[in-house]
Amino acid sequence: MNSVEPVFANCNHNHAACIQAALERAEKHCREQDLRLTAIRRRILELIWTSHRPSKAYDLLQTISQERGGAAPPTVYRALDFLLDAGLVHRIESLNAFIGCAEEHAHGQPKFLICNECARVAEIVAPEVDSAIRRETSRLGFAAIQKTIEISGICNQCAA
Amino acid sequence: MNSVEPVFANCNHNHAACIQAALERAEKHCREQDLRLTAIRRRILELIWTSHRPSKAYDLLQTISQERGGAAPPTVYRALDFLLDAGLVHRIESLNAFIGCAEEHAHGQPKFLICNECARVAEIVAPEVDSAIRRETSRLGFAAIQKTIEISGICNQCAA
DNA sequence: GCTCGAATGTTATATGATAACGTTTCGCCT
DNA sequence: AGGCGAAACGTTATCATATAACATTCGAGC
Repeated sequence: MNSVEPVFANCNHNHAACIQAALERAEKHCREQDLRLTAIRRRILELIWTSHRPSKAYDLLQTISQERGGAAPPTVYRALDFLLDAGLVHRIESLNAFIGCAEEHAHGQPKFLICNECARVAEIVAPEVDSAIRRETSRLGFAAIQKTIEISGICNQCAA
Repeated sequence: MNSVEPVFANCNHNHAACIQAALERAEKHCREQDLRLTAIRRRILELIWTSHRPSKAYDLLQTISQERGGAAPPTVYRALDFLLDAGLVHRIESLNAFIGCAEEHAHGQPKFLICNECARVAEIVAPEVDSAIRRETSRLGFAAIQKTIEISGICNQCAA
């Protein structure tokens, strides 16, 4: 028995369902928030979700560009901006790349584990980390707005 | 009386001494570690320390380039790589910029507060945050190697 | 069907970083 | 001192990431 919580998706999980669920969450979110999940935006989100590895903007561009006869960078960046604003994807600063938001919203700001071996990224929830940071910033009189927390290393599956 | 620890340098601190101290720390460190703090490297470090705001590579390049008749990007990036490896500067991922290392070495991995108002960056030490992260990663079976922790917001001085 | 704003297309360019290869410098060894 | 080898630096070119600016199209609501 393995007691480790599976934050990194298991190799043989049903990834089609994973994508499907992400897209449905997105549809629902946009409907509720009155946001327009257009074809391009939906497609970019879907492409991002095709793996648990972060996607690079220009890789997305290449795919999109093939699909619709020559798209240019702004097409992709605008879709990414929308998805970021909507909280449907996150940007991994240390990789200049984008990953689908895996958590329900309003869970504090995202924290990521990045495996150097398999290149997968896991979004984690860690209230204790949040509260430790909150204590520290308030002690220093700093009003935090945005947190970038990215931890790279080796995931449990790659270590095994 | 102000009870807040001054992680953001006070407006009227003696910044010349600040730079001086940083350069002396660097000299000492390089002497001890048998690293070569060449003229370019030392100058880049000095430029980075001319403020507590992060420096962009191409801004450094412009200055260096004026000083020595046309330097090219690799000149600056090589110096930055050296300084990063030596632990004398840190890279702020969320800004694509570089800041002098303000702490003695071997203090765990750096964490930064970034003020959106005055653009200054403060390097902080927060053992509780480190240990909260350690608990969480070990719970998840993740072997952390590198941490990127950057918190942006409003510093105490700008809030006042 | 018209209109206004949002979304997208298009062209150009800014910004950030590295590859590849030649030349110089510097510590070290004899 | 002279020479060797590695490290540092110079130079040119190019790749990678991101945005500005303006034209065109689309789509919901009147």
